[in-house]
Amino acid sequence: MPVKIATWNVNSLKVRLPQVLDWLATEEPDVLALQETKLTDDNFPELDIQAAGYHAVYSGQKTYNGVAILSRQPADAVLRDVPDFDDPQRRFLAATVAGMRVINLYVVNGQAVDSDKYAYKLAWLKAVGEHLANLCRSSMPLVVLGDFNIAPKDEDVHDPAAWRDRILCSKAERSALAKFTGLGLTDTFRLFPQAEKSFSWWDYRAAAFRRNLGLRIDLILANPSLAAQCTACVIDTGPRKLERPSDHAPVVAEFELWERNGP
DNA sequence: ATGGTGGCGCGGCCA
Repeated sequence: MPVKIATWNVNSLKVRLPQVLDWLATEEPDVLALQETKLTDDNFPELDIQAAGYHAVYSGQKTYNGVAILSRQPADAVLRDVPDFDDPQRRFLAATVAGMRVINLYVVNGQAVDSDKYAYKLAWLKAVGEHLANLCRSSMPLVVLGDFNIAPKDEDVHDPAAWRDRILCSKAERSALAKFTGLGLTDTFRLFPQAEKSFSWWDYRAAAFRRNLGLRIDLILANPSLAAQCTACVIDTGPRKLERPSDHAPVVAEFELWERNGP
């Protein structure tokens, strides 16, 4: 039976809640990882999410950041902090859903390569990578998804020359992401033929979406046991076309899960 | 054009 796992940076769940509820009703994902909810936990719209038929776990803060995992099946073993990394910013949320470990990341943006925020980004990625290295010792199905704020390769950038060595594209950021994939975590989008200039984020400014001046920075990574069962990964640009959209589009991966004994 | 737009929250930060 197919399983749909999705990620969406909503840039304020308060503003985007109607779009999220519509999207859940239409797409019926089994898991939806949200980033930039920008809500404290006491303001999380739990009742609306429950009414839509989803469980929710979340780790929020005011104004910035905030992550959540919505799921058809209940989530347990919830982890809200990057292990061994002191971080007041709510960017990490892990939970187990129906036997699958789900790691939802809102990776630090980094602002500029010479900034303190960039150093924080690299330190954050290193700490997350160490946690993933531990998880990858297990054969349990593992999906690592979210807003990575890194375009993996030049093919994920509308104008690679203009973006070279800038944040989201710098060598150190791509190297940090390569450490994730080096653990055996596969970028599921690239398991399949895709249109050229496929992006998941477009700046609000300069009519970037209309001109398709974007980057692919929202990713769904899967460990070997799960990647072997991946049947599709697509970017849904539909919500980006709506009135008052997020600057990110949802990304959806499908898996044809077979029984533990094999296909 | 070193800008542009959007969210939060009401001045300025962040993306």
